[in-house]
Parts: sequence; structure tokens; C-alpha cells
Amino acid sequence: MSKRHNTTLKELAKELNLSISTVSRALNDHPDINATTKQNVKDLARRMNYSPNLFARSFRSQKTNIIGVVVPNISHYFTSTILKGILEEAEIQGYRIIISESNNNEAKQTEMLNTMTQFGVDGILMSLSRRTTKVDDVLQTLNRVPIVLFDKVSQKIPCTQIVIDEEQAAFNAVEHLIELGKERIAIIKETENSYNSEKRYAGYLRALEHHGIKIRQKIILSTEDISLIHGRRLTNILLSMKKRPDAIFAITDNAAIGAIKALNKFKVKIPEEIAVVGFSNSANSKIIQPELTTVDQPGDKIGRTSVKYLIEEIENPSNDVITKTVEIKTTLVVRDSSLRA
Amino acid sequence: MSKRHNTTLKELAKELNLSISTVSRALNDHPDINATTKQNVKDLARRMNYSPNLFARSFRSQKTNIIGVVVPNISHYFTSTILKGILEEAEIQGYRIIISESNNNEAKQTEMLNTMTQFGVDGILMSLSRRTTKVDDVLQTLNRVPIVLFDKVSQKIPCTQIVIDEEQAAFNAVEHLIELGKERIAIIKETENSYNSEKRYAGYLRALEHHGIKIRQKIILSTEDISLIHGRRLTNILLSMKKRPDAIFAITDNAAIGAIKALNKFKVKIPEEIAVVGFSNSANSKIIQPELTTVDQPGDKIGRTSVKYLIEEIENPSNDVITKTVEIKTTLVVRDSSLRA
DNA sequence: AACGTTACCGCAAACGTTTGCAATTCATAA
DNA sequence: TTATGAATTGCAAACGTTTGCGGTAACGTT
Repeated sequence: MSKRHNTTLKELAKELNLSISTVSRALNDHPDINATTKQNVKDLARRMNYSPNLFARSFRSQKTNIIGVVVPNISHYFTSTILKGILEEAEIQGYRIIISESNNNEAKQTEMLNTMTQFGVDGILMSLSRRTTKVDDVLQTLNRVPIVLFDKVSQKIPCTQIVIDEEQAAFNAVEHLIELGKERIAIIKETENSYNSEKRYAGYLRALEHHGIKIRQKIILSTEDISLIHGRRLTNILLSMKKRPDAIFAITDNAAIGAIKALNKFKVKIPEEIAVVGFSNSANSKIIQPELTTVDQPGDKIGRTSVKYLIEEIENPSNDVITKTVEIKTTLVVRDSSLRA
Repeated sequence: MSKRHNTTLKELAKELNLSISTVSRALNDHPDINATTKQNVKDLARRMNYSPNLFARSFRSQKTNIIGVVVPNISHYFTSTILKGILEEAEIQGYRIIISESNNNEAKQTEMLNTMTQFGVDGILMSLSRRTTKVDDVLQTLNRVPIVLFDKVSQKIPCTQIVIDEEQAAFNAVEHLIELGKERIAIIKETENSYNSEKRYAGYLRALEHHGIKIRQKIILSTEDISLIHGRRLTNILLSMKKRPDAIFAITDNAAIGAIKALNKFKVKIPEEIAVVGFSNSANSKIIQPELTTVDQPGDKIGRTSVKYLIEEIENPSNDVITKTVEIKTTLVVRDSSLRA
């Protein structure tokens, strides 16, 4: 009943009349050790239910096989799919994952970085909190362990960054609307120049230009908080215009859903009068009626590639800074909110 | 630029011409140490940016201050809110969290338990995977570290369990429907006798009995997979009955949303003809039109109390088995799907 | 017979920390 | 003066593992 006693190398050694080092080497398949000895050791180890004390091991090797993950909000759906991918890939590669939240609070973010490095993680995966200004703190930890950024990234931090092809994805989404015959396409984006918002806006502009459609500042709307409520609010503004748009591209699903709710309320026909396209393919996008056309971001793939790149850096450390940006391809999921009836 | 060098006690000691042990004790505020010495040590520690090597520490004390968390699916919304609560409370209490997924796969679940104990976690928080039959494996790890179960629990495992008051919550939900004047209330539940489904069904029955309403087997429907699709499917069956129910209580939001989708399709007026109540207060429940009346499960509270009870057991180990069941109160969130117009 | 080689194994140090105990100093009481 | 005790500090062991290096035995080679 002795709660928690783990057999040690020493006990195995005593039992077999061998030295600790021989036992250790046998278990690690060191070539110096006789085959039958190895068998004996391994057999006994299994019988005595031996498992190495990972803390002793990583204490000695200064390698923890732990990856720290810092995200703004764990219960954000897209984030949780990324985490899923991270967990899967990490498990395959024999790493464990420690997670913490920054709650979009920069102070807390740097605090988390500190406890992570103090804890001895081999590397850090991070999605930046909303308003990250003091990049210095991040740089300081980057100086101690490798970091890979994903989703919410910043070019000011010299490390590899895994993002989706925001610009191209937005381009495709808007082009899809154009191909439906829409030509007065509003956009709902963020006021603040976040990386994601900027890129998506750029894609929007490029699509319009590429198809020779005039860019109308009036229907380019911004909001601080890109949420359902403000999506609805801005859509109400669009509806009050003398000349309404014939499509709305919202740079998040939630804003798009807010738009749909506003349109539904005023019995505007979707997509005939106004089509709507969102961004994220969140679970909500299949719940709203009509179901939302949106950009699918493969969260698990982002997670898995982030892990791959990080482990690559962990296991093959180089002195020169790496500033690769990897773009993950997205696909447009066409649903009723943009389907020609 | 030396990536990762951490100052050690030894270096502090040499710098101050003190012994390592004195430095250690000074930093830990041991009463034996002279006040001014303490100050000197602490000052230098700060200046040299010292932080203890947690691995060496936990290697020695056999205490890791890490809690392992095993959940079926991290990207399930309710789960992620629980995780949020776990993270918050753990951080307050100075513990770190390692997360892994069982993917509702029992073999993987026991594998995860093993790597967690091998890793040396101080305790484990777990929500059981769907069809957990071999409780033996869990009992074996329970024999090594304390475990606290939450959400998906099992009475076969003698440990403290944190659940919501499923039965009472269901009772309240159904009573709410009765008070609206509904008396032919269907239920959509799980075929399999999961803990949650059973409890919610019991609450349903009690509410009907308590209000003297006849229980009609015909409108008690079950499904293996309690999802949107099957919620819709079963609702179609309900609609095809000669005498339709006047309300539907689905034991998950997704099934309830499926029900609403079916009702919307056939233009059944909600809630006038048929009211709908779900369970979970998932994000989706505010997206669907009409918005869904549902039981709010305070995920973060479940997470926080789970951590509290676990740490209590970790820090005050007792030899006798604890089988306390803690029930977290829920509240009914009334929305359009049951609001009298 | 002397030496080199091979195959196998053990000794002991090291990682950074905590802690029981011993050692030292100094002041105070006997 | 000596013994006693309190206040500080240091020594060294211990936690479990890995690993460089050295050792031993057996065997083959000259």
C-alpha cells in the first residue's frame, strides 16, 4: 500500500549483483553490454515495474523534454484546435506540454515566460497576447530558449513564425464573393493594426483591385473589439446607408455571425440581397442560420508544424537567428450564407 | 549571448564567500541565518538574476508541483472552460499543469495515466473517457498518486469527484417548462447509461412526478451519439407523431440545437408550439435562432474546486480512501427557445 | 612467454538543491 | 576561569541518473 515508491536503478543492481552503471547502460541498449545481461536486466525491470525517474534524468541532462505553451485564451475554439495539434505532435516526438494563459495581458505573458524558463522548458510555443508592445521581455527569454510563434505573431521577434496565409485566404474569400456577382463588398475589420487584421484587409484590397472593382471607403468599417455585438452594430450601419452593400466580408466568424443576426432581424435575404463570409470556420459557423461561408483554418496543422519547427531548433541548436515565416494553407468552406439559391 | 546559463547557489556562495548551505537557507528564510547575511544574499541573488533550478529541487524533494490533467477532448468548449479554471487556481497555488488528451480512447487514457505518474506529477485531475470499463488501470495509478475526477466520473473509483448537480439542474429545467404550461415534455437522452445522462434523466422524471404529470414512454428518446445530427433525427421522429410533444428537453446543447434546426425546417413555432431546453450553455446556444434556454455549467468553478480538493489531498495525505462527491450548483439561463412571446 | 585486443563491466564524479549535524564564535552565567 | 548556551555558519550526504575512464578476464597473436 506504500503510496508512491518507485524502484530505482540501485535496487535493480542489487537484485542482479550488477553495478548501477551496467544496469543503466543495459536499459539504454548501450553496445558495451552483453546481450544476455541486457535481457536479464530488462526482464527484472519489467517485473519490478521499474520506470526511470524523469526528474533525475532531466536534472542531469539539463533536458526536460517539456515544451511550454503560452496562449491568450485556452477556451477560444481556434486556439483549442491548435492545442490539440500541439498535443498530438508533441506526444509522437516524446515531449510533454505545459500550458498557461496570458489572458491577453502583457504583464502576465512575460510572467508566464519567466516561470516557464525557470521551470526549464526546452522551448516555448507562443501566441502573442493582443497588445504586445514590450517585445524586450520576449527577446530576453528568446535569448535563453528557442521560441516559435504561431497565429498571433510579430515580425519584431526574430524567430520562426507559423501563421496561416491570411492575405491569400482573404483574397480567396473576397474573390468568391466577386465570382458570385457581388461588387459592393463591405469589410468589417479591426481598428487596431493587428497582424491578422492587416493581412486580411490587404487580401480584400488585392482581390478588389485584381478584379477591377472600385474601393469604397464608406463600406470599409473598423471596430476595436471584433465581436458578435460589434459585427451586428456595424451591419446596422451598413443597412442604414442609402446604397447598401451586396456582400459583407467580416474578418472573424463572430463578427460575421453578428452581421447575419442583424440581417435576419431586418429580414434581409442572405445571400440574395447580401452575402456574408466569415473567417475561422468556428463551430458557430455551422449553427447560425443560414450557415456561414468561412475560411477554414487548420488549427491542428498549425499546432503540429509549430511543434515540428520548435523541436528541430531544440535538437539542432544553431547560433544564428532564424526568422522563417511558415504559412499554412487554408480553404474556403462555402455554405448557405454565400450560396446562390 | 550564452544561451541558457543559470546562476547556481554555488556561484552565489563563491561570490559572497559563504557556503552553499548558508546561501540556500538565506534564500529560504531559514531562522538560523543572520538578518544582514540574508539581505546580502538576497540582494546578490537578485542582481545575478538567480532562480532556483526547479528540477534539482523537485528531484530532491520528490515533489514536482505539477498536476497532470487528462481530458477526453481539449477542444470541447465545456472542457476548455474547466481547463481555464484549473489553470487559474493552479497558478494561484503555485502548481503547474500538464495536459493530455485521451480522445475518448480507454487504452490511451491509461497510457496517459502511466506517463503522468512516470513523469512524477503530484496528482491527477481527470475526466473519464466515454466508455471507461477497465477501472483497474485507474485504481492502480490511484494507488500511487491522488486523483480527483471531474465532469465524467465513476462511482467505481474511490476518490473525490467534482460534478455539477445534474439531477437538480435537469429538474429545474423541466420544471421551468412545466411552469410555462407545457405538459407533454419529450426528452432526448443517451442510450448508454453514462453518469450524466442517467442523472439528468432522473431529474426529468422527478420533475414530472412532482408536478403530477404522466410519464409517456413514447416521447422518451435515446441515442448512442448525443449530437446535433441525432438531435435533429429524433426531433423529426417526434414531429411525425400523431400527437406531438409541446416541449423538448435535450440533455446536451448540441442535441437541442439539432432539435431547433429540425423545428425551424418545418416552421414549427418555438416556443409556442414546441419549446426547447438544452444543457451546457455552450457558445452555440447564443448563436442559434431562437437562442436556446439551457443549463449553465460553471466550468471554471468546476476546474477551480477540482484543483482545490486535489491539492488538499496532495499536501495532507491520509491513508483512508476519500470518496466525497462535490456537486457544483448550476443555473438555468432562460432564452427565446422557451420564452413565452 | 609476453603482449595486444576484445568484450564486458564497475568506480566515481557530476548535475543543483536541501538538511541533519557538527563546528565555530561570542556572550553570559556559575 | 570554566561551563553553558545561543547564534551563526559550514561540512557532507543524499536524491537517481548518466557517462568518462579505468579495470579485469579471456582469448588470440607473435
